[in-house]
Amino acid sequence: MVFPQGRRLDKHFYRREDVTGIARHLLGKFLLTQIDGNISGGMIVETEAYRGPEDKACHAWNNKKTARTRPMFEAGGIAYVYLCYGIHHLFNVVTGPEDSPHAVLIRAIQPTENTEIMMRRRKLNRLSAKVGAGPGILSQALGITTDLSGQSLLDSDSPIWIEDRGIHPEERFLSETPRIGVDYAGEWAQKKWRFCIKNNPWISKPG
DNA sequence: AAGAGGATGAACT
DNA sequence: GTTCATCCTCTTG
Repeated sequence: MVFPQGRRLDKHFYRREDVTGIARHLLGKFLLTQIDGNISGGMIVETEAYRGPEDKACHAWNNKKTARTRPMFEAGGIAYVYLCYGIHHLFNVVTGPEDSPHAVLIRAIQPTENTEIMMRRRKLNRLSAKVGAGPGILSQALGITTDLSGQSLLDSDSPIWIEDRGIHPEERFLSETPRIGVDYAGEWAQKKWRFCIKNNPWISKPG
């Protein structure tokens, strides 16, 4: 399948307050990186919304501002990347206006662009869901590390960005389930803020 | 200065 | 289903 070159999402997309809406609308968009001249990436098929100070599962819960979480408090349209379990680099899109620390975790992509280089980064010799189904492994496939935390997704020379290529999945093809790995967050763990393209084989877990 | 815990993934059985 | 690799960040003292 060949997709036309898309339109890079602009600040108006990211800076709305409605982080769950943004998380939905990111499904079907294309996450791309350009590293050493090589563009690679794929279609976003799974996301999670994290809603600012009131959401106990969010790193910015209670307006906790530290060196790590600082990018979340900036205006939307930048990356928030952090290290999880000492191993995994997890990529989030910061959304909302300045001082409204919402973010969307990208949990899975369907690889489309330069799949060979992503397979190489993942040390795989066949194209499969092991390339991009999971927040840690998609970062590895795309070459995303914490060095990119705070990086703008908007600048025309940015090494990481998200494109609209004209794919807009209908509501009835989307599923809403609880977020993964946030059991500690009490009632907030039950919010159905994980969004997937239904029955998509490239997502990290059924749902 | 030290210790606990974490928005995971892989390799097992 | 289980275990565990691995290390940064934050809190406490």
